[in-house]
Amino acid sequence: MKKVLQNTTIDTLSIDCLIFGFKKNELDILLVQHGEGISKGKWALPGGWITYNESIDKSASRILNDLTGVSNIYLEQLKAFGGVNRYPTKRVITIAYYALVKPENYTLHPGFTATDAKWFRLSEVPHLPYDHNMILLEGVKYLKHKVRHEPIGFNLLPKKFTLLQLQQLYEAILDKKLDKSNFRRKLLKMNFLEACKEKQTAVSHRAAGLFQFNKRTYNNLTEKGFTFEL
Amino acid sequence: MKKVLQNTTIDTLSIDCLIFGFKKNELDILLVQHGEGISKGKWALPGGWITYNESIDKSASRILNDLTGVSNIYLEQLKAFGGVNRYPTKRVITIAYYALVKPENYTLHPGFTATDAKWFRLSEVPHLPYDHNMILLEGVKYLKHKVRHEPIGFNLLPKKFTLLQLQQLYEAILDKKLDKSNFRRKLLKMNFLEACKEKQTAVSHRAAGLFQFNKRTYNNLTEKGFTFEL
DNA sequence: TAACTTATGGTACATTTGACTACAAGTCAG
DNA sequence: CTGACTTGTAGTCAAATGTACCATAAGTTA
Repeated sequence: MKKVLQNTTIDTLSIDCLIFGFKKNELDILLVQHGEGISKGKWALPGGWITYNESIDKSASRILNDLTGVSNIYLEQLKAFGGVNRYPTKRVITIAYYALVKPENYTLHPGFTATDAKWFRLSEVPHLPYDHNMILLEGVKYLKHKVRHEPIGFNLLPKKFTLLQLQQLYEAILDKKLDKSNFRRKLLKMNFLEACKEKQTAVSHRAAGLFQFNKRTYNNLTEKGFTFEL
Repeated sequence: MKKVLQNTTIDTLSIDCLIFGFKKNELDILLVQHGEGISKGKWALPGGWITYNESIDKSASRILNDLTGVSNIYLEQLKAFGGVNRYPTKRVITIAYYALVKPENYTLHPGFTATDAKWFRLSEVPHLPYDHNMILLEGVKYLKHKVRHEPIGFNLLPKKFTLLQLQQLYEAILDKKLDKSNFRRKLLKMNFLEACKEKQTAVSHRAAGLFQFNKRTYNNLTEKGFTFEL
């Protein structure tokens, strides 16, 4: 792991990452244990300082990777938290980022100032330092809203997936049964799924066609006022 | 925190405000003319520096009030913009806030570093400095998204309003014509509008029935998985 | 080969949408 | 008073979409 220590940090501005994992119909959150600083030993959201020569988006990716080893995920900005006393020793404004991933796809490598990194069930999250519990609550609230309006769950599946896998994912998130045939028709008509030429292998029944999510097509659609509803 | 820092600005962190106004069935945006600094003479979003002793929400209100005289409005945070080169002379991250108001309710008093403050039609917004045009676009996009998923905008109308008034509001925000009859049917079926027994007065044509928004009904519906679409 | 599993395509009906029409209710000019 | 004019309100109808099924395809396993 490469660290960019030569870059100066902006010491009033930090990033905190909300990495949600979806596993066994439960939402998990990725926390790290601080190895130094004022909250040494405590579990907290992976976070760190923005540097002068990085966009805030890039800072978020770097910080997450340095602390947990998780890389190559699509982080989106949630919002900034800027209460005067949210940080104990000085004034710090933090920008929260979030992502929803499949925990199995990542092996955690705690690093930099983190001595450990672990998935916590939302119901078992301990008391977190600063305003991290509040940030987490905001993130959960936003996620539940968002999952109903955008195809946010595609990164929980392998790059190439069958329509049934996709359907089961939505059934789990929305907590209701969907009709296979109608689900298929509806999703395909939206035009942001493209059929790979391949088929499923190693299954003991007829192999299903594999599809992948085309983000470019999806973005085109959203610009034209398309809305995603299931 | 040191006393000397109390009113000092955090010079890497600014606020920019997107104040949308709904007037004559058009969406306007509030801009100020810079009286000093590197973009003197140019029109831009009302913006300024965060200080050490204020929450970012409070900073936003103060800045808006200082520059335009507009106070007591509910500002919501949009998001932070943190590209490395968004500001020409140094690294500045800005947090954008927005609000949707009735311009008639406010008299503009340009002040502080602003020599003028004026409402611009969205279609007549000039080229703005920094990344302000992009911020504005993001704001409009968010507003359009939001208005389709939540019944916002009711605060722009009198407590009791006609369906045509409501329709014109939506036409302005979505920037498209809607069919009167269909709009009526659709909104009424959603069951969160309740008819007052009263009718419009002082109009030189047939008086329309007055309605009001019932937030309690609306909340009940959302809990049962209801979605708001136009 | 028969039995079984999942994939995929279709059908029939109900509901919703969108464009348009008709008529109601009130104002205003003459 | 009358007829032109404005906006409100209700309805029609065809097209699009959603929903609950059914039928057949394609492969596996015993």
